[in-house]
Amino acid sequence: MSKGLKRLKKILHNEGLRFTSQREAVWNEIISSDDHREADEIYMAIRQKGVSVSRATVYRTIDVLLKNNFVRKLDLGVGPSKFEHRIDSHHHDHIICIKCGRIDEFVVDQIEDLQDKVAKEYGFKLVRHIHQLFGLCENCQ
Amino acid sequence: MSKGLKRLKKILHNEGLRFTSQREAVWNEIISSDDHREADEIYMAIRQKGVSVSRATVYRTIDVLLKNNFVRKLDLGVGPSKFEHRIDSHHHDHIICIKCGRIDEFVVDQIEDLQDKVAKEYGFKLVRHIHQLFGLCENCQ
DNA sequence: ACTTCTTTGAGACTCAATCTCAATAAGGAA
DNA sequence: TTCCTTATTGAGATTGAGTCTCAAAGAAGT
Repeated sequence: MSKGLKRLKKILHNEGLRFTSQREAVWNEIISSDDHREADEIYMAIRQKGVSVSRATVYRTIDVLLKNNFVRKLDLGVGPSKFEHRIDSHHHDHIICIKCGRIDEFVVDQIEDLQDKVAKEYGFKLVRHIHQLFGLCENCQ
Repeated sequence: MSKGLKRLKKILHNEGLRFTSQREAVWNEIISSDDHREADEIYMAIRQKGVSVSRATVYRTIDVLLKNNFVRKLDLGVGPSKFEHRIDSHHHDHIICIKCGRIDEFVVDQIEDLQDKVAKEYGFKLVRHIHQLFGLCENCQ
């Protein structure tokens, strides 16, 4: 059994959930690509491979993975949310081309530090953040 | 006629749009408060005052104001979008309490600069950005 | 194999937001 | 003021992402 699969079983076990072929399929599909994909794209990709899963199950499984920090949700404010796995991936934010949809990732430690400072200033205990830069990529200007 | 109303007429004229009592009512309602409110709250507030407007018109008018930068849209990723006017208001981002919904505003020039730097690095022409910090405010910890 | 309790799937449902289109009204022309 | 053209409005239908329902299927402990 692959290392990834063991991880999935561990998550499910920790949550008192059952290991099913559908959850396995969703998991496999999500970790098979580094793209930022919509739930429906993931759903279609699984079906393409001949595995039978319902949309509801795809959403439900993504929720489980989200809760356990194995998936990150990307809400671009327009259209459906996108998802990316977080296996072997450090924290990053996104810079998005509003014309072609290209999504790049960036990290600036200094910004992270400044965020913490802001939170402290306002008396907030920081849980998460969204930082998205929208613009035109070099090919779309 | 108030200064604000002149501004609205000017926007509408520039866009080749007509000045209507409904648009005036939406405008007045939006500039009457510094809160972050949903379209439906604005709609209800207008009706409360005895003015007859439809939801569709509220949304449509907000779109016009958005396009002309007199309103800012705030998408919190859950629930309906919120709106705030931008009269006499400089740029700011938001720090949101995930328990009570409190929304505070912050500005850090240094973060703005770093964003520009990131955009440049990736070859993007920056158009706008979303920067939202989510956490627990002092009252909710 | 039995039993219990979770999961699944098809389709109904939710809800914010947008669209439709006939009726209304703005605003320029004269 | 009245006319005329064209934009706007509103009620309700529609869209679309995401969630919910509940009977049938299936996981996993005994």
